[in-house]
Amino acid sequence: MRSGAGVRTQSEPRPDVNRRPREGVPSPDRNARAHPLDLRALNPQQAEAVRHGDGPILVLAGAGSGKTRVITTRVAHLIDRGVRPENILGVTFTNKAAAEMRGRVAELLGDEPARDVHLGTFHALGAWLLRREIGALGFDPRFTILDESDRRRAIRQVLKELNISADRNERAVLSVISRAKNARTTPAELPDVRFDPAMPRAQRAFERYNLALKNLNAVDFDDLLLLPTRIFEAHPEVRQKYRQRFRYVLVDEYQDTNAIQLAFLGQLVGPPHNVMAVGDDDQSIYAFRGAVADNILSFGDRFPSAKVIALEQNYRSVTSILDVANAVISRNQERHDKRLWSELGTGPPVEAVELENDFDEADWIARQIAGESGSDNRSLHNFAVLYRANPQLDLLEEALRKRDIPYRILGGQSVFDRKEIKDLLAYLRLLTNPRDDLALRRVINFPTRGVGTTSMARLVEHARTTGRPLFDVIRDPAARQGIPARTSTNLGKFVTTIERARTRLAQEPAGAVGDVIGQLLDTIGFEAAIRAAEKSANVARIRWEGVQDVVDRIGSERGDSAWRTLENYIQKISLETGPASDKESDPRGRVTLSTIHSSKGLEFPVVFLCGLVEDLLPHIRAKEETGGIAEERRLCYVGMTRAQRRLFLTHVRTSLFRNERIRRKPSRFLAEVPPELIRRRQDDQPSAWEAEQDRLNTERFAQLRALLEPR
DNA sequence: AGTAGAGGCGTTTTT
DNA sequence: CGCCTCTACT
Repeated sequence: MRSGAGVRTQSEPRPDVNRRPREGVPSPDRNARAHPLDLRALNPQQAEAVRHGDGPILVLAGAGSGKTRVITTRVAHLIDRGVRPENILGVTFTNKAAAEMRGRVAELLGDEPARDVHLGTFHALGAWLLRREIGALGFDPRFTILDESDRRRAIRQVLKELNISADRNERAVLSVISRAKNARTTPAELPDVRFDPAMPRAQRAFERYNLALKNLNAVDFDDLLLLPTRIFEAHPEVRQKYRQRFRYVLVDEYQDTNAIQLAFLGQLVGPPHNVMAVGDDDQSIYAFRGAVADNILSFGDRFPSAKVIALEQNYRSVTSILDVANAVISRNQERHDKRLWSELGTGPPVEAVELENDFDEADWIARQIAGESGSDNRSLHNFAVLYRANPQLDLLEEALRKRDIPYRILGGQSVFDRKEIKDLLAYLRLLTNPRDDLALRRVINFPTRGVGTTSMARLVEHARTTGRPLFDVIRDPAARQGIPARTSTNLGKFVTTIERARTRLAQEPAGAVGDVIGQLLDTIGFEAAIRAAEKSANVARIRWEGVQDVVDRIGSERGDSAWRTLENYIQKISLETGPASDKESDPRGRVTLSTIHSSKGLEFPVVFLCGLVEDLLPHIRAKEETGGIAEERRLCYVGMTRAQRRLFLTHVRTSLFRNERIRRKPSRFLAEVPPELIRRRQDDQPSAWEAEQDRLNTERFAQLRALLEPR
């Protein structure tokens, strides 16, 4: 036993699980097929989970306890035992996790079986199902998946038609709709309107919104889960088809499932309930999205015959880190009591560092990284800086840039949020879904075709009264009556161009998809339009290159025809929030910057968890919600348990919030750690630059104050 | 029709 | 501060 073992307090004796197999364990027969699976590399609990036969099984897997390994090895094991890869469904929480899982199954069994296992997020699975079955609900399988900005545009239109002012209501209504869909509530069933004066309007808006989406032949993110469930409920024969297809279902991050996902899963998994759920109630950090950590605790109620296995040995972190993380999470009341332990040794103590302000904090972190990584960048992938909320990112980026430290950012905004890329995607959506009015409205005047607000209003009105898609309307010369002749001609050309591209897509082989799109962009003058909109030729060039990058990437997408290739690509990227390009997401030689949420499932030798102050972690908004603090505590726990060897917790005395300098108190989570587990220190010597920044900010603030309070 | 500037708003986390 | 929308002007 290692020295670290003494620190942990535990109730039961730990099996010595990680040692070499005993003498006498038979080695695989050399004459038999080379056995790809070495279950001896697993600890007994892991191996038991992997070997589990038919029927439900729940794996309570603490942070770093090898849960991905259990899932991937089990997939391999099932295939090894003769289950066909396409009969296995693995559901993950992020696309990244799905990709990683596929890679690891491939390592175990080779590329071919790994490719045929159905792996993806709940949303991706829903989208896949809907492409095949949405006809049952009267949609066209070429439907579009709306992003957030499309949803907003759609709801704005709806509110306008209902004569409800859009400002202020827009967000609220969208959130009501989303929550309702996630709770499987129909508009008619919305909670009693008497208790909320906004409800009747929300109810009507909800109805109209759904109708609008159907007319657009579009679904939103929530529909990707809701609609398949509806189809399954209404059509048992369809459900049966998929139950037979997915004989074995494995669900990762089960603690993050919400009501609709659970219902979806319940439909998908029939007797004998070959479902494995893996998760950790302590890592449930998506309650704001409706996740119910209790789902993991009630797995046994749902499937009474379920076997339950707990994985508590951590293979990731040194004991000093686990002790701190355990100290924090153990304050939560409603949880499965468990305690992670590891054999990786005590490790250096966790450090809590207090800085004067957030500028200093960012710079201190940058300085530490610069100091520890030495002169070359090779080891930078060992470092991660985690934060609670995205605005914290700005200062961190600035500090790293100043020291020429390369970094990558996880989650957050992606290239797909750039205007010119969105324009491109709108064209692509219009190609595959002629009824996508939102896409059409986005590109109808980019490049400019002389369509202004009046023409647009006329066309939209015509579309609304005749119930036809906007594209149909502008294609029809009669419907273009009253539109200026020049504009009408332009629209005619536009229609011809789009239709020609559609025809080519339908005829050409997959490899030609890039050509078709390239030619379309050529014909409409996309590049020239970017140049015209951009003052700097240099910036215009960069934007155009970004567009070309996307076109190139479509070219390398798989598909059996140009049309299908394009469809596949659009679907893929509308399900991805992920980072920009492969280039930017490559961790090699870069520090990782990430929200705590996005860092889940990852590990780094050195982690800086920053902004550990009250009102940020725990976040002020979370304090108002019931269970908010417990969730923030889990978030803190998730952040801490990303660290393998070293963990730094930083907090500040003041920080700039909306241009106002406010006092900060250390997070309560810091106080929850027994002092002997943490080395606390201050670093009160800001560099000249920091002092200058601080002075400037104080000055700016003083000026602002002076303006606001003339006295 | 298209643009510039004022004003108003908001900032938790994400598939 | 920075993003977005609406309004008034060219």
